[in-house]
Amino acid sequence: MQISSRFTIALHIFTCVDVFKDEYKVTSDFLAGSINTNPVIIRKILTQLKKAGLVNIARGTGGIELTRDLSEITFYDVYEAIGAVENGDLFHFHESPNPECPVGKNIHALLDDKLKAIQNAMEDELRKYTLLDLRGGMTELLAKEN
Amino acid sequence: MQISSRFTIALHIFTCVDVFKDEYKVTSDFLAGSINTNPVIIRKILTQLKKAGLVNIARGTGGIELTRDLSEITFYDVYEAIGAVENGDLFHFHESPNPECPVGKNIHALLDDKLKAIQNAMEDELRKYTLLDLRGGMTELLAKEN
DNA sequence: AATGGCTGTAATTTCAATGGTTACATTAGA
DNA sequence: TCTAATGTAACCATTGAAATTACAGCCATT
Repeated sequence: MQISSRFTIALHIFTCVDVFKDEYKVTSDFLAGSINTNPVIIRKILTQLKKAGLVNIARGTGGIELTRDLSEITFYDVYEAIGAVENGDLFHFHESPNPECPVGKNIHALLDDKLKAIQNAMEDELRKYTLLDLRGGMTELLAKEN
Repeated sequence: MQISSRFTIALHIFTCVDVFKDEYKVTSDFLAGSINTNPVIIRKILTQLKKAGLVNIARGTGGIELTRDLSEITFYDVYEAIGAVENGDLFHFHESPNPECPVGKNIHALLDDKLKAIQNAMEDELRKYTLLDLRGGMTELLAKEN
């Protein structure tokens, strides 16, 4: 399985907002064009980002603005806003191991902390990257083109 | 999304084999009983573990044996054997960003290395745990029960 | 060499999640 | 009021996970 593309789409959205905000009106249609998907998909993701308090969205007139500085929004914030992982658990544990089996009874106690540690390693890395890194990286790439 | 329960099932299988190998004949039916699933699910997973070279399986008579020492099989080996992640990519990237958009054209170059780093952080942690840790942990838990 | 118990695997079903799409009500600025 | 947005419900197609049935193939034991 894979983490939903909603995550990379959200990062794409933030990058577009940053790059184009002075030049264009960045609407869900505009974003759908860059990302090559349906505007409704974009709106659903934006709704999630809004609920997580990462952006404000102007109804009627359109327009997206961040609620914090670029450096204050990490990949982890986006990952969480998007609900990238069900129930907050990266690993799907088999539902009902047999409690009458010595191993079945104890398998959760055996594995849970290890699985958490593995997930934490990933999420800690997610916290290392911010939207400011995206601006920096994109500015560099665009400069290289010319 | 979540990583398939085939991963935790595989770890459960290894633990059972280790705990019960002298006491019972550990067949796919036996394992299905402890894990509380269908024997065919177990066999499919065992087939994957065999293809990855982690176990040998005796046809006809039944029986599972590891090809290496417990300390030489890591969680990562199991994760990989199971094909826990499609194409080896943890993150599903949106398929076709618009190449005519400056952001769309460069979004992969911008994100790919960061996504890889995040996935690597998780996989490196996976490599830290071995089946020997499972034996140790389970022995401890079983001792506590008495 | 026949049998019984096990593995290997194909085929099918159910279920849930993703991603896409249409349609329309709601909003707010011009 | 008109226009261009967003918000959201409803629906569909596709995919993958997990479960299940069925049966062929294998092999130690008798």
